Amino acid sequence: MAGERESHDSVRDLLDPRRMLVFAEVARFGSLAGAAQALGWTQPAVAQHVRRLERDTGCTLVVRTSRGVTLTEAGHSLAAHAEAITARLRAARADLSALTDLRAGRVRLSAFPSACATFVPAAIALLWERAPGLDVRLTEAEPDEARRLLAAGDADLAVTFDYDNVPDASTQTARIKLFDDTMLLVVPPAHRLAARSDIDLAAATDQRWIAGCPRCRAHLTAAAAGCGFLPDIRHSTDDYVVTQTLVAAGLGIALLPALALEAARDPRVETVELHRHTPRRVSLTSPPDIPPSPATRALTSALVEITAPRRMRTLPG
Amino acid sequence: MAGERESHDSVRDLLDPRRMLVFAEVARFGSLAGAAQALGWTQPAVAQHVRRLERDTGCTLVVRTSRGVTLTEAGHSLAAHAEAITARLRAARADLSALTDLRAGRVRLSAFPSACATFVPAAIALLWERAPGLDVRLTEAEPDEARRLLAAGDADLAVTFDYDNVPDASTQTARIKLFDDTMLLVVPPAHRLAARSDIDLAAATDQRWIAGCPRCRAHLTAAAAGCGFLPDIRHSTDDYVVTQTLVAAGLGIALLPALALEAARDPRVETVELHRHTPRRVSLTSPPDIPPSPATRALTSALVEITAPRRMRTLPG
DNA sequence: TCGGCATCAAAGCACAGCTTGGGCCCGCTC
DNA sequence: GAGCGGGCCCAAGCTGTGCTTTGATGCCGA
Repeated sequence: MAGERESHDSVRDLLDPRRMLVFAEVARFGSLAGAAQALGWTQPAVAQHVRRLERDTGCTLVVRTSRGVTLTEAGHSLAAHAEAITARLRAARADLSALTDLRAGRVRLSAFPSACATFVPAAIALLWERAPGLDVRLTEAEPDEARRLLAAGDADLAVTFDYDNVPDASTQTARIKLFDDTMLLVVPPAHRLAARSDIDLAAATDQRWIAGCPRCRAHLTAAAAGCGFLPDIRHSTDDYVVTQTLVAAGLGIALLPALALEAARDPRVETVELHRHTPRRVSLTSPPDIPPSPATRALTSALVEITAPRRMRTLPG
Repeated sequence: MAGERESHDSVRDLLDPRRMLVFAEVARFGSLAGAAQALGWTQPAVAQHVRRLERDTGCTLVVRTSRGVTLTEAGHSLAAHAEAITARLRAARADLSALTDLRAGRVRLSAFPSACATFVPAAIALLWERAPGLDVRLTEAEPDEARRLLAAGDADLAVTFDYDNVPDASTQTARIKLFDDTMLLVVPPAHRLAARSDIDLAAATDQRWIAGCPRCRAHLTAAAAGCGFLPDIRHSTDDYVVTQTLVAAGLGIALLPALALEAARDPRVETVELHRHTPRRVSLTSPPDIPPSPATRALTSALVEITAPRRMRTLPG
């Protein structure tokens, strides 16, 4: 109630846009009665609007004639703007329905490297086939970075992974599990572990290790701890191609997810399945509390559908 | 009241533009409370508008966060249109004030030939000096044609003339008298009437005449009838240059208004003032019932001012 | 743990604005 | 020329939109 210093060009002293729409009808029909009929109103209702508009603008807008009304120069000027406003309103509604009908819209996806190299492109292609108007953008990012993007509003959806045995500092996010990604032991050919099947991590107590990203390294450490040893980590790399090269060179062994090996398999290494080793969980993560846009929902569906075979495959396992 | 088949894309199912304006404020401030303050309202009022807008569009437009609201993709789309609408409203008001401030606008003037050749250009120049933004358009037309233009809405103002002794078939028009235009007898040099001064038309009973436009011809006939004779009209022309050429050639004498002689004076003719001859009345004529636009009023003023000396001159006469 | 600032919800009240019912004026038609 | 239809206006009345008030909740920063 205090006399706030108000902006001298506030929205408050704009012309009432509804009267503009009414005036556009008057201009279109050339009579108050015609406009009234178009609006489903009576004639005095329209007359009141026009009168108010003339009062507000301080201009005579129409001249009453025996057969309807004719616009003055000011009236023509105003009618042109009014017509533009109705066009805008139509365009606004059209744009919104384009968004809901997936004829337009943008969705920014973030995914970790091996997902980007395997099922993500197929999901995007599927979505693109269904909704060619969508603007789908992919950013490669490890889970922690992806969560940061989501929180900052720089991504709408993220393909992430996590391990049951690694604590997760995620803020509250909505997550949909896609599938379990089996962890495989990667060893050089003719390695003593290569021949065996169904071993567990305890068999590798004496090995030198090549670790991955911090999260994967934490998983390795935790898993090894579960088997009662501290892994002897000699090298580190995020890159699953580099990891395999290092293994092939005999610098150590590694634990890699099946997805990474599917993305790029070095023929010079061999893989060993581990007995009852916890897989990594691949999930879709959305920002908390903000409802997904139609485009985001469509991308979510595409990703869920594309990964359906992987859920089948790992379910019995 | 019957269920008229209504247009399937009527103005009635457009989004309420006032809500759009409110939403534009919400988008600008990023919070309902901020928008409310800008509008001079309370926060729930704004919240209601946004809710209604979301209901009408069927889209979630904003996400309520702990620190205000953030717009969804649909919200951004809508806000852009809303911003365009506020811009239109501002532009509409600006255009109207440009019209009233004479920074814009159009005025179409019609004037008879000798007026076009004398004071009309000066009046237009005066107006142009005062209001460079105006679009002033001149059409040369005799009074009857001018009145037709006014009635058809093809002219806003007309410079016309009329004679007291000639009946006027004008529909109702608003008229401002500018000045009296003295009628002069035009004779060849060394004509017997040339030497005399202060004669009246009766002195020219025996002359051959060159008549002008129908209206001027009617005036001549009526004036002659007042003096008891029927003029012997041999030639007719609208053009006052032609008239003087014919007079100079000795084909007859003529009655020309002073304005015509001021516009173009053939040195081979002489003029004689007539005693108590009714002048022609030069006036401004406007369309009936339609209020003049600011530009028309300004042109009217300019014409009145420019012709002030002529009123002075003829007043005592 | 508390205060500030944002949100939402429900109820009440005022005024905008549409309707009704009158009247006038013009132009067309019979 | 008179009747009629269709445009306009005015004044009064009532409905419903829409703003305010009041009260409660939730999250962040101190």
